[in-house]
Parts: sequence; C-alpha cells; structure tokens
Amino acid sequence: MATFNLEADLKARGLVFQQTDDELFTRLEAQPTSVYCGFDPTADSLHVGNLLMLCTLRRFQMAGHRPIALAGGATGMVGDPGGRSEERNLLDADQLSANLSGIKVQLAKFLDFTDAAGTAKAVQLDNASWLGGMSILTFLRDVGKHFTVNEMVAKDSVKSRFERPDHGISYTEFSYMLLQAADFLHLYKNEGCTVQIGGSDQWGNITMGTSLIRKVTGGLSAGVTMPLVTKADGTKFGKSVDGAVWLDRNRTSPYQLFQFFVGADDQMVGAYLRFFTFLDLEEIARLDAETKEHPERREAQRALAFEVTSLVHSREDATRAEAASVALFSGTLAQLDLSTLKSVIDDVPNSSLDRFKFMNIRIDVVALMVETGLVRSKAEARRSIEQGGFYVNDQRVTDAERTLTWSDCLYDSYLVLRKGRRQYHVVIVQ
RNA sequence: GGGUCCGUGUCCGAGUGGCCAAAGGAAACUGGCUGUAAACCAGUCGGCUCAGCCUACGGGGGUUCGAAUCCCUCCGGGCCCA
Repeated sequence: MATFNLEADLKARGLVFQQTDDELFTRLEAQPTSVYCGFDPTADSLHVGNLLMLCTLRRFQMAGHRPIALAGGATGMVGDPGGRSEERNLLDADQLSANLSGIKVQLAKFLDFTDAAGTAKAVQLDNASWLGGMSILTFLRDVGKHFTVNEMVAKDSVKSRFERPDHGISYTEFSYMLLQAADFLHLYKNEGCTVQIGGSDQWGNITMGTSLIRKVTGGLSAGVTMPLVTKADGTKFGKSVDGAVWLDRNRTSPYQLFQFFVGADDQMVGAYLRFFTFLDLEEIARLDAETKEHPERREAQRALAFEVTSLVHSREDATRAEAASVALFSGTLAQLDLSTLKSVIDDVPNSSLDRFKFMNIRIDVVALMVETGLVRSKAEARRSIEQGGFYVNDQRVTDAERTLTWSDCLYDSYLVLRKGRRQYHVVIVQ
C-alpha cells in the first residue's frame, strides 16, 4: 500500500482528465481522506459504463483513502440535464432499496467494505437520507443562496439545452447541479470527504460542490474527472447487440461479458487495459507491444476480457468463459468431444427443448431462431438465412424452409445455433 | 391566460391530400476481405399465413373515393406576450 503512488498510477493510466487544483494529490499523499463518486440507482445493476469509476475508486482505496459510493436515491429522481435525459420518474422506496442492495453486491467486488480495510473501509450512502427530508426553504437558503443563475446558466450541460431550440430544461433539472453540490457539502461536513471523482461530464457539477464547500465552510475540497470512455470511432462505449452490458450475471452472463471485451478494438485495447484492469503498467506495455506485432493473436483483448470478467464475477467464471470462447471460436465445433461441449454450454446463451416433442415433429428453423431470441421476428430470421448468416452446428443454413430433426443434433442432444460470426445459442434437447 | 410553431420508423431528419411502409443520414444486422479488430465494399433494416394483407407518422374524433399531410379536440414540447 505504502508503495502505491496514486497520482503516478492514475496519470500513467490516462485516468486524470481534469483536476481542480495542482496540489490535490500532494494533499492526498500527506493525509488519507474520503473520496466520493455518485452512482445512479435507477436499476438493480450497474453496467460497464460504471466500470471506470469503480476501478478508479478502488485505486483510491488502494492508496489508503476511504471510498464513498453515493447512490443518488434523491438526485436519481431528478435527472442530470447533461445527457438527453427526460424527466425521471420517482422510484418508490421498495424499488430503490432493492436497487441499492443489488448495486452494493457489485460495488463489493471492487471495493473493500470489510473491517479489514481499516480506515479505508468503503461505505455506500444514499443521498435521499439527507436530501429527502430537506425543506425547500432550507435548500434555497443554505445552497441556492450561494450561486448565481448567471454561473449556472454558463455550465455546458445547461448551455447545450438552451441551444437546442426544440427542448428546454425544466427547473427541476436545472437544480440538479445544486443538489449534487449539496451532496458534496454534506459529505464534506459529515464524512470528512474532501474529494469527488466522476466522468468528465461531471466537471461542472463537481466544481459547484467545491465552490459551495469553500463558501459555506471556508474549507478546501477537490475534484478529479476521468476521460470519457469511447470506442475507436468515438462512439459510445458499453453497448452490445442487446443494449447495455450489465455487471449482473443474470442480465449479461460472464461469457457475454468476456465476449464484449474480447471484441475490443486494437486501437483501444491498451487504454481499456489501463482503465479497467489492475495489471501493472509493464505488463500492459508488453501487451501493447504484442498487439502491435501480432494483432491476430488478440492477446491483449484476451487479457482484458479475462481480467474484467475476473473482477466483475470471479476467476472461475473468467476461466470458464475463456474456455467456452476457445471452444466455440476454434472453428472445429463438430469435432468437439462431448465433455468439452457439455462444459461450454452453461456459459453460452442456451435454452432447452422437450425431447418427446422433438422426436415427433420437425422443428422449423425459422421458428426456433425466434424462440431462442437470436432474432426478433420471423422476417428477421428469414433475412438472416437468405443472407447466409445462420448456422446450425457450423453448417450454413441455405433454405429458410429448412426443418430440423433429431438427427441434426450433436451427440443426440445439442443444437449449436449461430447467427453471424459470433452470436451463439445452444439448444439442449432433453 | 393569449399568440405562435412543433410532435414522423432505434435516433436525427425530409415529406404538407393519392406515385408513402414514408427521402436522406446515423446506428444496427448479414455477407465479402481479415484476426471473434478497425477501415473498406455489398446487401438488409415494421410485422405476417409475404406477388397479398395488417400495423404505423403524439392520443381520440371528423372531412374525403383516398390523410403523415385538411378540420376539431386532448396530451406533450419550444418560443413570444400577459
């Protein structure tokens, strides 16, 4: 721990996008503090978009600081005006607490919430517990009074809304930055929290907080933002065929998570390794070189996928996901022995089919594709077949009218369906 | 409260009585080339019992042989005035 240099590590990894002042890391080195980062509790799971903050918070904890994962139970109802957000719905108490506990499990994979962490023991707080009961007058007097509308209007998040002629911004959303500033002030006063971290889109909100703290208490606080994670073409990171990539295994299986990262661009894989893994920098530099020399080996991507899957799920899950990937992408599916095939199935999207039913009738391929969820409609299924993009046990299906019988099964029990290059689904006949 | 403009497919955005399942762009999917990469090229991109039919242009109602397009009304949003 003592040897871990936070500033050097963060900067070497390209994690520091902006920082409020130059001395902040010096102060951090001299004195452990509490660091906070907000997470949106609108679902019971986080997604890969949250990964950067999770990892960064962990790096702070590694350096001896106390991470505070703030669930925006209150602010989550309001909505940050930055994105294309629409007015949020209020979460009811039951839903919120379910979400919080789901998220807590995931946070615990990255942060140490146990006493073993000593003074750096992580905590999860919900801002509804202080903002929820605050009266509007208290808020206006203690928070609103310290800001001019002029400066609020100048924030990028707000400005962009003004510039869109077809959409305005509600007063509620306009207030968001003040609520976040109030959070920081609360944490500063009650939790000894002097640093807030966030994505680069949070810069404006963070500086509102540091400035509120200065005005109210005269105290010094700071903020650090991380770069926006993108794909090589600059588009949004974190979407796959089925939408968001979740950290919850029931929403996105370890295999799917592994696959998501294995598909990383050559151009970005080095940055992702620095962001999302705890491999040391020499090892990452080695992988960079490997990518340059033998990109086709995808060694960096494999390492990335393995590390992230290990972090989010477990080492065992990562090993299994990797084995499943090797088996499916080795190109010799039909030659796989039964035990290998069996061991792979659980990790790949799968479904089962009743054996008796299957023995008596022929199964329409198109219908099967829809049932497995590989396609959303029969039309899409036909299209996929017409375009030569559908395979059963590695054999391209050329006829949309094709039906399957028991004899098409591998080892009398399995149908390995594939759409396109890499979307697999195993049907188990039992 | 008054005036005015707007609400189109996943998103952006044309269309202002028939030629509209609706231009164009983006995203996405598939194929080709590769390395489970990117770029590039090609195709696809509402659904179905698929040469036909159904559903769709904020909701509902109406005019018309015929409406995304016209009228009424409701909902939502922008701007201006009070």
